[in-house]
Amino acid sequence: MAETRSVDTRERILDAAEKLFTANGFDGTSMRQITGAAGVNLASVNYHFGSKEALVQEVFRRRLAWLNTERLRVLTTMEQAAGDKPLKPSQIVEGFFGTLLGMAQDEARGGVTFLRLLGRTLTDPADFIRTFLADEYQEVVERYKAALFKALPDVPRAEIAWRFHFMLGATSYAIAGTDALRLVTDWQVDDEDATDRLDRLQPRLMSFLLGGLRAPLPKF
Amino acid sequence: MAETRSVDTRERILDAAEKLFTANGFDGTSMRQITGAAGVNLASVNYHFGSKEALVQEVFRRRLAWLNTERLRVLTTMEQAAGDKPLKPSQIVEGFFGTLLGMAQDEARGGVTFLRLLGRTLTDPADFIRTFLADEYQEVVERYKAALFKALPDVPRAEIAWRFHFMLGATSYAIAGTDALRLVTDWQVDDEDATDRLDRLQPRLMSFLLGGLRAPLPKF
DNA sequence: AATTAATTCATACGTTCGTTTGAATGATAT
DNA sequence: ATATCATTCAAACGAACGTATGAATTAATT
Repeated sequence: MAETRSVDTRERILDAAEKLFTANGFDGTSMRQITGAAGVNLASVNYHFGSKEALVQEVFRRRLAWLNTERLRVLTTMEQAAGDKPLKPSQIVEGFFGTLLGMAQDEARGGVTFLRLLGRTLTDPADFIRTFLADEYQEVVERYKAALFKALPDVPRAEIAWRFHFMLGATSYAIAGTDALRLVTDWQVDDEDATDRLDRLQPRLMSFLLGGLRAPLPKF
Repeated sequence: MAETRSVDTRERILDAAEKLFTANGFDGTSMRQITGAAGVNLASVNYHFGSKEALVQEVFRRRLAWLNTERLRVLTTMEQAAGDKPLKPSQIVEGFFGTLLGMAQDEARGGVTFLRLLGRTLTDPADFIRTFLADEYQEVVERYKAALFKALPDVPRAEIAWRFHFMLGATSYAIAGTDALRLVTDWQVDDEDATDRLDRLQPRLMSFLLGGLRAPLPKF
């Protein structure tokens, strides 16, 4: 086997595809752009991945495998430390969304590029992407939701589920739109540089999420 | 002028395009699908709108014109009623996001279909869409942001801007993903039917948004 | 009724898309 | 060194795309 060659090609393709998908979307990125940017032959994608659709899935699988494992590890560790006691909501939120935001600083795990891609893709219209992502997320979301149910026994479960949903939205959007819809934040934060902005995003978002999670229940 | 014919054709195209864009995205929707669903000739789109890109913009302009006017009207009315006093944050949030969510019930203004399209499109990668949307939103966002600054004079402006951003995200996502990433809510809310769910979304979301907006400030 | 203008129509153009093919090249193993 | 296998490569495929064209049709104007 000619291992070094093919592994290189695979990863070069995945890296190039990740960047281009983030910048131009799936439909907006052609195989020729990807292979061109990766410096490999056009036919390589179909040889290594089978199809463009399969490439898209592999771009996500590569990153989500780690993210999901890490999220489960963090939750399990916290639950073991807590024994029978329920976790604090802030712990759970921090475990789920903090792990995600941590990837932004980790260039080897995709960094901001992948986060932006993920945030945007959660609302992608293409069926095969949504079902794929739902499958990948399912176990982790269930575990964290269960933890929240236990942590907030007096709050109706439907309410918690919805607020989880809202938290996901605020987070995805905060990441995906960091320089997308800058209009909201543009003139107020230009005293901070780009890296500073990202460092400060996490505590800011966490405060917001926790405030929303613990808000008074709506009166119907 | 053959007015009735062309007006019909224009609106049939816009309606069909709105639905198809929502279901399949912009790149995922072809001119032939649009004209086919609208029951008009393929060349009609280029005749009436000039290009596919221009059609996309018109799909939004048609709805956003009303939404923006209404948002400004609501804000102005509230400010006049308040005189010199600052508005309550809940009023401002209700004015901005309540107006939006109200469109869901208004089929003549696009209903849920347009809301879903709008929510998803705020993070669309295509440049011409983002700049177009930013232009359309600019004035309204500025006015509401200013109202929030006045309502929360002790909160740093950067913080308010960010939380506005987060609120936009939670809302967009709540709308766009209502049946997209159902995995979060699926098993907890199936006791409610579809219309019921949408009626209840608004108070639920408002509680969440206000909780987030008024959350304790993060400690850096 | 005749003329003009606006709209609709069938059809075709050139481009780009994802994918396939079969030969060339490289590395591994006997 | 030779045979075997995996990988790369240049080239081409048919399909689908957005757009343009010029004739046919319909409505409005005189």
